[in-house]
Amino acid sequence: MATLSYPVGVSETTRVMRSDAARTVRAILEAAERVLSKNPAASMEQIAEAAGVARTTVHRRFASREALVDAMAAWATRKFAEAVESAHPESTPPLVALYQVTASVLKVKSDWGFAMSRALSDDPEVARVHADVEERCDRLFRRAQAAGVLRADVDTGWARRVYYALIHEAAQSRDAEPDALATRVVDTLLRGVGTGQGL
Amino acid sequence: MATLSYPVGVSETTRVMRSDAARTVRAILEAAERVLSKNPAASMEQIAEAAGVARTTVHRRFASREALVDAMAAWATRKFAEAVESAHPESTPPLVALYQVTASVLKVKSDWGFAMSRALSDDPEVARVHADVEERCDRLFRRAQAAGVLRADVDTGWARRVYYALIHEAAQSRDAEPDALATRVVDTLLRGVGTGQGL
DNA sequence: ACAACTTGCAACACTAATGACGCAAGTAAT
DNA sequence: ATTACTTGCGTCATTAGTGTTGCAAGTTGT
Repeated sequence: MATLSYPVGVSETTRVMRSDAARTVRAILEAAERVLSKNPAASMEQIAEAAGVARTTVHRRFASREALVDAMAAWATRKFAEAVESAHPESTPPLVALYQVTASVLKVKSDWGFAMSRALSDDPEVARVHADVEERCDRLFRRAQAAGVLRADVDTGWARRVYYALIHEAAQSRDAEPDALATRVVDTLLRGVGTGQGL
Repeated sequence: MATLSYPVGVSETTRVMRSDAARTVRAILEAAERVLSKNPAASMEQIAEAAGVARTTVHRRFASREALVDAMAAWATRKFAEAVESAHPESTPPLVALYQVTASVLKVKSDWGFAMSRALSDDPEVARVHADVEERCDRLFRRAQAAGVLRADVDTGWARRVYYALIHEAAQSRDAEPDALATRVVDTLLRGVGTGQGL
């Protein structure tokens, strides 16, 4: 049984957390992202070491490995939603929104790639936010279709999956600057890599 | 130490393998693909159960978990190379070759998705074959550029990564028929999902 | 029929990882 | 300064997974 002496996780309580404890939680989350993105099977020991804390401290803050990964997913999901939100995808022309969203999401994705891949969390709140973003994406694509930017004969679901895949691919390039990547993603999404000859 | 009473793996010996043993090896490889593609951290026990054999039998045939995964990678890599080969990508017009290769690879990928994702094997033979296929892909793309099918201003490396990503994405759709998927992949790769308006 | 081979089963040893606990030392907030 | 909180360290228990071995029973090929 998990009987801990004080609260566990990030937002599981309304209690105020002492600043040093909050720093530790943050350090663990960031270290976990760094370590797990390189090796998803890494041990708690390795994560603790990367965070510069003792393994027991990790267990004090997160009741189990699963709880830690869930907290990462929740954290990254919030960042993700914020990124989409900050791009105002509903109130700008579709093409502009596409660039903005792409650039914002790429930033988050390069920092929280592992956590974001764990989107299928059992936390209903996380699932809700992801469904919400997906819905937003579909709305944006439908607006783009209406504006004649997106072809009307392509399935919106397929378009979204291609979009996600391109973002994922672009996020692997850790070197290039974000704006160039966003441009490349949107360009490839809309025009592909062909000339249009011979079709 | 691994001191087994008889040969381990698939092609690690020239000795003739009894037919029932060969069947078992095949069953294990296929079961491992099925199980590991759903859960990469699945235990040998689960793999054995899915293969309908005892766990000890798996260990008799594959000295370690690593050896099993390596054998899967080798097996899938052979299938992969055969698929590319059968499409004759060098001797047909680039556009035709693109369709043929896509369709062939999609078939293999839907059956050996996990094993193929383990492309980065330490087996030099596997690495060689993958590098070979990559080289073939680049050659095909350069021929396509020369033929005016592919834009000259896109990086060949990026085009290949997009191509791989689209194939990966299409392979997730287990329902649709392979030819339709191949068409969709090539279409999206060359034309994207945009109309070309507003760029 | 016979020899060689293969499998399942039961048992075993070993390892790595997880999680819990108490205590001493240190830090934050009042 | 005092109180409450937090951390590191050492330690322990438990579990799950891995890999090995011997043997009886069954199968394959000749």
